[in-house]
Amino acid sequence: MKMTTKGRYAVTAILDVALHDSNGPVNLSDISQRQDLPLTYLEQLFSKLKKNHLVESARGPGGGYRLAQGADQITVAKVIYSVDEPIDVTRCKGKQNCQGDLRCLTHDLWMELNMHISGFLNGLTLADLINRNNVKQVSERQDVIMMQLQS
Amino acid sequence: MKMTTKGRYAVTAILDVALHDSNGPVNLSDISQRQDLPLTYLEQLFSKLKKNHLVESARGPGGGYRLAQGADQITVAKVIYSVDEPIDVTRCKGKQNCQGDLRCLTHDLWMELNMHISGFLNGLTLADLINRNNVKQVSERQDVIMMQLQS
DNA sequence: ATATACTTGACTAAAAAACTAGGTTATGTG
DNA sequence: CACATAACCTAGTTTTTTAGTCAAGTATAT
Repeated sequence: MKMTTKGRYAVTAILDVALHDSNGPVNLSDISQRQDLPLTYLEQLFSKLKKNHLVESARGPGGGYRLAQGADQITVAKVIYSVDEPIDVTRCKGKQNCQGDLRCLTHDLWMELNMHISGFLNGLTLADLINRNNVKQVSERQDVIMMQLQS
Repeated sequence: MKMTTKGRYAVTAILDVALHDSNGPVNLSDISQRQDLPLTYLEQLFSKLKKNHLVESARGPGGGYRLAQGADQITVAKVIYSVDEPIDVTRCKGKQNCQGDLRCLTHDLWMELNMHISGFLNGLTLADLINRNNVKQVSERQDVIMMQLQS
């Protein structure tokens, strides 16, 4: 399956935007510091997130990114799909040509697993995550550390 | 996530054993032909399946592998776990040290996804698969082709 | 003007996955 | 007993993917 650091980073980063964009656009350096992710890598990821209309950007001083849709409209699945190849556990990418030009013995099993995972990730939005206690706690911790670094 | 060809091959191959071991041990060359998987790679996989007591082996002519437990006792999860590292979608392997020595913002999300996938795969046995129509159909097709090749 | 910050695309090092090679050992059969 | 068969074992090698860097831009607020 396609479930890599890239997708994880993207979800973490866009969640960071969702948590902070009430004070205007969030810039990548801040995200990089807060979430401990490489800045240049984030640039790549946000380029894709923007192409997929999940974030919008503002250039220049005070610029950065904000959500292009409501946090309750952006699902975790969309974010992962934006930066990674579609999540897929089959050998044939769903084309049913896993054995010669026919379905292999376990084709349907992997398809089912795909659906299962997608179902879970489709049902989960950034708004859901923001409301979770564990996310709130970690986010507050990170904000405190940022304040200390800047003073 | 750790969901690779290796795990897929292993499930396909052991399912092949489950489907055919009523006529005595199933040898790897046959599996290799029927499922179109590299023989030497299968050897590696079955070595692990045996270590994990999912199959037992018989050497010499007429030898091969058969299930070491009932098909209703062997879950897809067990098979995958046997040949691959544990399925895990977190950055920290569940150790909560994804950011410095603390939990990252999305730690709990990935843990939850882990549970979800494991739950699905734990609830599915080889016996379940054998009873599926799509598996029966593909298996019959494969058997016919094997007969043709041998004649 | 100038500093800030986004944009783009090519490039690379490192790790993991997939697969191969070449043997050794056990065992049923004639 | 010889010999064919098939499991077993240990190292490789090759390929692919991933994660991340670098460099050279462009746009914009102040």
